[in-house]
Amino acid sequence: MTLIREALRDALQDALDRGLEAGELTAAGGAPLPPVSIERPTRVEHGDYASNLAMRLAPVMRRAPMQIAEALRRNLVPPPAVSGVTVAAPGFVNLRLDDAWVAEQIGPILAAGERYGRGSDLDGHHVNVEFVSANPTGPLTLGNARGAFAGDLLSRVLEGAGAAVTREYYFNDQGPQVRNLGRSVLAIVAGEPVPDDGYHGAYVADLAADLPEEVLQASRADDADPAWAVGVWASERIRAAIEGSLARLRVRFDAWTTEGSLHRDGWVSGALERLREAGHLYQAEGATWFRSTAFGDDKDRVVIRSNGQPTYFAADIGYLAHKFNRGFTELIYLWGADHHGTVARNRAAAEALGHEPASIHWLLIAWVRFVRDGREISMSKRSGEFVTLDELLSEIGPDAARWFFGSRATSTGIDFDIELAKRQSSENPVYYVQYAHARCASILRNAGTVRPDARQAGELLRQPAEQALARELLRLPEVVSDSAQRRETHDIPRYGLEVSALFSQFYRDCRVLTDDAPLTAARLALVDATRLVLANALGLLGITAPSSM
RNA sequence: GCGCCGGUAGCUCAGUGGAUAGAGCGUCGGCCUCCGGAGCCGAAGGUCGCAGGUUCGAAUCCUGUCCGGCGCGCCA
Repeated sequence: MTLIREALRDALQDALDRGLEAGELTAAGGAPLPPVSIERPTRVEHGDYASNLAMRLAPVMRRAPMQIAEALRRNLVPPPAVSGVTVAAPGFVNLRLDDAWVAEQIGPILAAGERYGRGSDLDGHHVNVEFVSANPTGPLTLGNARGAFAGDLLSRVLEGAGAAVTREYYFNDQGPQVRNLGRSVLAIVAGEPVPDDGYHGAYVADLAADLPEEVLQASRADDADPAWAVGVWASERIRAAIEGSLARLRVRFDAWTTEGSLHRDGWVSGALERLREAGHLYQAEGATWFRSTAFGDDKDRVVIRSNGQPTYFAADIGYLAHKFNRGFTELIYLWGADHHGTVARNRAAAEALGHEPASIHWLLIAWVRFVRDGREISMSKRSGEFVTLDELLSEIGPDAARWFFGSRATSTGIDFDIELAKRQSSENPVYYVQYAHARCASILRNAGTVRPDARQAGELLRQPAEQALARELLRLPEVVSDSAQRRETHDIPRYGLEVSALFSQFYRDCRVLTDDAPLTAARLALVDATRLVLANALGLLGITAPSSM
């Protein structure tokens, strides 16, 4: 199924071309023409789609928008799906879909099945989406929740638009954090207090209790670095626990990459060598610097410290090379908003390495302020006061949590009151959508041997509620396409609510199971298509679509 | 000081230069003899932080300003 919206756009473009060719429309001085845009009117009486093309053309053509709109309408050859083309002040061209055509789309929707809503905008794209990437020095906290959901939802939507997606988790296994973790565990083993700058959560004591004797021995045998072996063991244990927590969120990763591997496998040194050969590195004050200011950064950045050790940023550069070498056509990073200051240097490095800037996106996930009873909760792992993701899930469940985070744009800071979320979890709008799905399933069950049949839908489904619902079902592919393009997924919950509301109205106004066999079969087809659209929309959010609840 | 992100209904948030700015939750008032009442119908509720500007048209773009968050390391 091609998107009707695109067909209408093409038809309007043709109308414009035809008007120009006939001399009915002329651009003053050959000025460039604006692109044809199609939008959805806010009011139903304005039709199903509208274009502001005439108003955009008015300054270029130096004519009244209404005259241009009339000329467009005269030259428009509307597709069969369109039943009405009207012009409205101050110059809109409004398009109305044909009722029979709308209802006739139920058949193709059902035929597409699980594929309905999926698009081809990103066919052939291989996207790497890196998210969470929390260091394994403690359990995932509420602070990690938003990024985890946002990355997974974005991945699902990109896949819905045709892309192949690799979900990637990057973590640091090199730095002092691992050693610090080891020291904290060792302190508890020795019955001593954990150092002030160590890790204080209850999980550290659990690790100490589980520490195998051989790890402890190996650690004691290493006089130079006694905390290292314990730290490595502990961080691996935590990493496995993180994977388990993510699985409970229904977030799975395809690749886990460590900073250490980037160094060991030569990606960091190789990328730096490429920058050096291209003349982007220089020595100063004993260190090696990358001239990132040549690519728009505020200041140049050190890549090799004066002590010979590469910086964290150097690993970022190696990682860029590593990812592109793996054949990805696009990289997406989901970073906490507190990392926005590092975007410019990474973009500079990508450009210096010769990569197309448009092939990389950094999405900054805005802060979540977690509140309990009006008091903000600290999310610092070292304080030990944080709430873990597992605790959140045990209170409100993955469906409600996914809905909450999936309903908000990633750039918007949000307040999350845990007590409020628990109280509201039973009234979470996600259940409204799931309920509508379950009701559809129930009706289909009650139909017994009567099967959905969309073949006469065009003639039989002409009630306002039937038409409104069927029209909304047609929008799913547009919602998926727009979400993928914007790299924001919060339109999907909104769409799910709208479909559910229209279904409830249909359910109120139109009895499905009646003695009228053809009408029953046609309405069952509409119910089945609604169930399918809700299931597919919920699937894009990673939320279950129950047949009963 | 400079930079980034926010400020829209009581609360939490949508709103891609277009037509009378929306949703969920909350509040108030109605609706259960019928396919699932986790529902339906209605109502109240807005100086879109503020001030200028661009535009036929601004919540949206530009400038300034106020408030909140974050960032400005040879840390990660």
